[in-house]
Amino acid sequence: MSEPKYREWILETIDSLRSRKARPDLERICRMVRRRHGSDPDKTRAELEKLIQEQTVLKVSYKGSISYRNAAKVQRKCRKRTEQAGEHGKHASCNNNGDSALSLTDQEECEDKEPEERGASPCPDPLPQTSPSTLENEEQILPLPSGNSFVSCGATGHSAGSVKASASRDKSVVAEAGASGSSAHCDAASSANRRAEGDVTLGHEGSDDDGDEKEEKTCSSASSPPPRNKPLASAKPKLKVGAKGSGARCSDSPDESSADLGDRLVAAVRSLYERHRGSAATRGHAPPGLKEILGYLSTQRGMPGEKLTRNRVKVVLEREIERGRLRRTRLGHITPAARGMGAAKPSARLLKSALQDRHLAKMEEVKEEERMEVESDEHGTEENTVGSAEDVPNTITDGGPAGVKTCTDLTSPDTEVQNDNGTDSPRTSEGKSQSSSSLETSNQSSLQQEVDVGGSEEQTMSVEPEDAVAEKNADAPDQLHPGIEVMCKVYRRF
DNA sequence: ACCTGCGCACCAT
DNA sequence: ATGGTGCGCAGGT
Repeated sequence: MSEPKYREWILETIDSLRSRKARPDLERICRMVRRRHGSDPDKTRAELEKLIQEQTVLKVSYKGSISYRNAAKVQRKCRKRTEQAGEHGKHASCNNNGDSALSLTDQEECEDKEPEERGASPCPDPLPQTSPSTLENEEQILPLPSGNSFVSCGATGHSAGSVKASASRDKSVVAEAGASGSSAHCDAASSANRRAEGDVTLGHEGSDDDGDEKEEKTCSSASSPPPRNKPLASAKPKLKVGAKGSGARCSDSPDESSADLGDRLVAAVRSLYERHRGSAATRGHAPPGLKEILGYLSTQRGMPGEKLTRNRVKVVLEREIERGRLRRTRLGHITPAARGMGAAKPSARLLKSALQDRHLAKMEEVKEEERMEVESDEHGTEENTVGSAEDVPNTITDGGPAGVKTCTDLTSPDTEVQNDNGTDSPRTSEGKSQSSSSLETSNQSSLQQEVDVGGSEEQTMSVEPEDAVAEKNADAPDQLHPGIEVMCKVYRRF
């Protein structure tokens, strides 16, 4: 349900703030959206919550304050894990968009959402599906060892899992709210928001009103870019904005970027491949590797704001390999896929991930290893890293660990779960309690998730009724966990 | 007053 | 070493 338009605006805003090295917090997001598009802060907030539920945006607690992340970006970090994770669910990942993926909540989305939107979902990678069920737990937090960075994707899974994953890396735990769920914790999330917003506008500020439509005007301006994947920091959203038309685009945009990148990637590979082929004959040159492709793409450039990171390219590359548009040689070089090949040679990772393909995967693994060696430069970073498939499973599913909601662990100081409870904590400046304010969104009982990004961030999802807010911290012991206190402290520090 | 850019420190990998 | 994050400050509008 989030409106595509808002999704774009919000993602753009988050990217823009990040590029400015400013914390993408609720206040800034609302302010920037209002400034750029005339959107009512309340509406923005509501849409942001929806995006959080959809896992298009990840709400994370970082260094004691709440930040919002473009899930698509978050992936990168985790990438490694993700990939690992991917094994499980993976394929999905390929889609950057995650088209398929639904987020946990999807249900909601499903209703409206258009596929695209989903796709939007940031994460290319799918989460391990494993857990969709997990979701059930709703709030469990998992420590995910592996990261699923890709979290958001949710596609597969529910995101929750995924999210966490990313978070997990950090130790922190993530809580997810299942679609279903909501439970208590939920509150937390919402409350968190409030806090965050606190000052922000909340209320009336925006007078513009929502009218989304109204905004639309702006929208046009805004519209933009295909949000998701591309955006990145460097790019300035603004630029993008202008370009596209509003409405229409909105909807589709999300994936476009990735799709577009995929096309460019394929074209780049072909171009490089031809080039190399020529030289190879004479010099024995090897086919292009990721590095070269990346370099080529950077020279070509696609979207204005788009940031071409190795990870991103890699993700798209994997996707294309999976699709059969490209193939990887045993030495790790990328070449245009032979007609027949098709998906046959998916990268090892993909293979792994894909259950179906698994058998193939095995074969490929060997190759992969070779490749890795070759590509040492890349360092396994993202690369799949083999292994871990095992890990993945755990991640999500289990839930177990403790802490779910609570985040019990706050391993790192910074990490915190935002519970509502936390709410109370002296949050950063922002945090103010907000009155109910407009966001009824709550109704939605939004789920929020927070992720840990870097080690310190946590992602959690929770659903909360707005009311919860009131409760703020104090209340529920349940809700609070030990961690909360810690959080509070942390916040204070800040 | 507000926005933007960015140096820098911090942290995780 | 690399890369993400965001504080805090300077400069522009």
